[in-house]
Amino acid sequence: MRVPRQVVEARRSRLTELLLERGYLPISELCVELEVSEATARRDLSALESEERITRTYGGALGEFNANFTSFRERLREGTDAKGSIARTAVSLVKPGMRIYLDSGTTPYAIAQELRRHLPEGLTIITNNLALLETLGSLSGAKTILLGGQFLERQSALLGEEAVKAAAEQKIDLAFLSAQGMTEQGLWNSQRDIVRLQQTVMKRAARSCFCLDRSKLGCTAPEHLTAWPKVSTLVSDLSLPEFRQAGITLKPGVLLHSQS
Amino acid sequence: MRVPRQVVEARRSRLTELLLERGYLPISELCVELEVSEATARRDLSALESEERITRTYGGALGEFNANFTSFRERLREGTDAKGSIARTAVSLVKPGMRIYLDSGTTPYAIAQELRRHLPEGLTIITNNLALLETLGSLSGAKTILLGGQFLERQSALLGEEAVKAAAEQKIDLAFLSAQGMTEQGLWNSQRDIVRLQQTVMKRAARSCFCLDRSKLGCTAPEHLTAWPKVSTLVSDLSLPEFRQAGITLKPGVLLHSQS
DNA sequence: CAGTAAATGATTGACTTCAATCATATAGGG
DNA sequence: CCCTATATGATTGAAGTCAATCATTTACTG
Repeated sequence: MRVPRQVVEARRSRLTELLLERGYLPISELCVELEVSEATARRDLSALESEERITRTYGGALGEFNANFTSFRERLREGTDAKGSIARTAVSLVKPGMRIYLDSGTTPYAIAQELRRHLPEGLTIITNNLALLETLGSLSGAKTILLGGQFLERQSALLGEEAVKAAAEQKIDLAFLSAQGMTEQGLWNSQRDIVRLQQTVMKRAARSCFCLDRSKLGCTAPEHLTAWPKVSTLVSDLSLPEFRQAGITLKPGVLLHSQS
Repeated sequence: MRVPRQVVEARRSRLTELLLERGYLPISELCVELEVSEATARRDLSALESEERITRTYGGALGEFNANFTSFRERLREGTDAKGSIARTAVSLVKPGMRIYLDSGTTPYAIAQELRRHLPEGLTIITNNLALLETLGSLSGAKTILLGGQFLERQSALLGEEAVKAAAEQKIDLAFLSAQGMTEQGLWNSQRDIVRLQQTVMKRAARSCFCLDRSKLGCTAPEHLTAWPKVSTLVSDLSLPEFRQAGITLKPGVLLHSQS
């Protein structure tokens, strides 16, 4: 029996809401909840899936918030090897009891995953990134602090004046930072807000460790983050000669070369 | 062919990691990823499920982060009706362009869901709660600010000194707050950190609106939040006579009674 | 080093899910 | 007010999933 269009739309909205609330629901429960037959539930799911408002699975469906968070995670899968070895090298710098900062980005995320495996005791982890918080927040034995600020969904991170202020009040032993590109002139990043936050973190941190894989060499970006003399530690899968070839001279002891 | 115990454990850890990364994976993909037969994949899933490290579904499995977030959401389902009507009444106070604060808790969460439906333009939403951020962060036309602080997984919220400081710097037009209990003496809450943050928000907010359903009447909690004279607005499904009967006298105009 | 317990892959039959098809009722357009 | 396009539920056969069982290999224990 045909039903008004608005009823259909309302039901489908309710369905997306339900999935947003519950994360996952099997079809059988959807039928009960929406009081429709299995056939209609399936039809709704197909429709919502083609609108990309939900994700179907065999036997049920997922709310789209999953996709939001996974979309960020998907990016990690590119160049996993280099990032993994960079992460392992980076984590070796972390000692028990430290207060460390983790930047937003895929390399810091790899570091976080590495930390999950080898967690020094009594760590305080400071970040502005929500995906990191999610991976690290549940760890027992570590305290996790999130900088406040305006939420930017695309980066899944917090930025802006509040974030800078919050960072300025933190004591940091070791900061892991990333960047979009590196050239002769130094390091570059895409957004002004990000750079401002990073510069604040660098000031507050006893040691700043930049983590950059080879894909960043020669890349530039709109905002200048820092010049090479100010970089005290750099972890990369690139070797010293490779840097020199690109016109970048690093002071001895700055580069930690990670074997991949 | 029997395999060392540590190999099994490693594979299962990898499986949980995978699910954490991808959110959901069907069994067929798990087999490929882990390079085991379907039977073994199923056995791993059973094991991990009984350890409550993942959630199985028909045809696949979900990473536990889903459960973390949903567990919070599950709580909303208790007393939905009262909370929904409270939320509707509360949202009617919100005008375009306002800077509003949303507390941590199930009632503010209901308000957030209501806001998703009827969103005044140009809103700035400030909160310390991650579940709220997740529901509201993706809204276009609203700016979302998260207070920083130490992450407490159980509440999925940020608290502590940093949060209080961050709150102290915010300009807030209207704050929606919740509490664990209300008695003759005023409002009560469970944790010192929460109360300190709420008190700071109250000081910064031009108007503080407490949202409490009837289940809170007569309940007490370890920490005293505020006395009645300081409560300027109260939204509840309880009526004025019901408050009077409990020994609570409200100044006229304070109570907004929400019909359920 | 021998015996046992544990892990694996293959197979099987019961059960579930899925897309397609069909009949029916009714909303919406002319 | 009539007609048509659309939404719905029921049915069905194909495909997929699941738990249990079994044989085999091999890690662990004494």
